[in-house]
Amino acid sequence: MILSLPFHTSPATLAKPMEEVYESEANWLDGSCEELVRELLDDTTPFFVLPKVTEPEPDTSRESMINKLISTVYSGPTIGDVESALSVTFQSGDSDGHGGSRPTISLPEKGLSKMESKYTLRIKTYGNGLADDGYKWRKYGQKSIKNSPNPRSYYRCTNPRCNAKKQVERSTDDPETLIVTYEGLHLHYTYSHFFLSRPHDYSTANLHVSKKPRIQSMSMQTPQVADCPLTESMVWSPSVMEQQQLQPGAAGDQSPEGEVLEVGVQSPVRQDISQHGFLEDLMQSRQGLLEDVVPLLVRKPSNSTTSSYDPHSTSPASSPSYSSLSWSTPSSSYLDVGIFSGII
DNA sequence: CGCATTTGACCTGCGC
DNA sequence: GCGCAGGTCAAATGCG
Repeated sequence: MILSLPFHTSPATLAKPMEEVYESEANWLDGSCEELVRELLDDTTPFFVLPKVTEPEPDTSRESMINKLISTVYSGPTIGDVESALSVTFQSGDSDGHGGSRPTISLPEKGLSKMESKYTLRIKTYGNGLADDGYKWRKYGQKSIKNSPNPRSYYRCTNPRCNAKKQVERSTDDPETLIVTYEGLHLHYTYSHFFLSRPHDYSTANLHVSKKPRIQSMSMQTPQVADCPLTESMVWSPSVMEQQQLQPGAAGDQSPEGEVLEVGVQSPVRQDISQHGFLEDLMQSRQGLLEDVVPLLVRKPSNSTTSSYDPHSTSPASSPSYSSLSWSTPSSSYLDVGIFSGII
């Protein structure tokens, strides 16, 4: 299972005429995931995720369920659908690693509150690194947790329209591991989206694209590398984008002129992309939406817009070179993914 | 001066 | 109802 791989938006495709893009995209989607992973791993540039499986393979039924759930998330045409899908509880029963219990995932049920739309990430930091998820957070509280030497910090998205929150605490069993619990949904782009300047000459911009596909978004994989049922669902949803309704001037909504980008893989949108030369925007913004749902991107602190972390609970980043991240999702299925930070 | 962080107080949910 | 623990608020403080 590979997330964040909207193949049609890869730089390689950007350098091609749209007809070739469509063709190559079809090849991507129809092709072997193993080949893709192999290519990712062969690339020496520090852009890709190196998967490291730390847990036994989950049973296929649960895997199938998860895939279905996430697929639902990314194929949903509306914010409401996304939120509804995200009502799946990604809760950590014992996120600090004590007790041996694994975080559990509950089946999607009607009526789940937004408060239950949580998921926890275990972020391994190396070299005093810091995992930045691309959003700007404001710390609004810190609390000592019982039976834990490390306090828990509470952050809220600085975007006034966004109620996303996260909790950060340092793992007790591994000081280099941060337990980050996300709650709520971002209804705006990541900041990285806006840091990338929009080129005036798209054709020129395309000339500078590397030959190899360079997926800047983080990839996340289950132990079953060759099985990637999510590829077709990991695409931009134009309907979702249409409802972004960015607010010019608002924090986090710094899209030029409040422009709402319409990107995706549906044919009408493809046409828009082709006509307006939105490929570069697409390349940038598709990253944003994916992160809106699952903010998995880990960046260099130099690019970080995340507020400073409490030195006791989360060490501030100085010069990280490498981070890894675990997404604690279903029980007994920990995803430990190494990430070379060198993005953007 | 504006914004972010700190931190004690307050609120809320839950178990007994 | 009470106590506890987690979560949030908001005034004080720090910083650029």
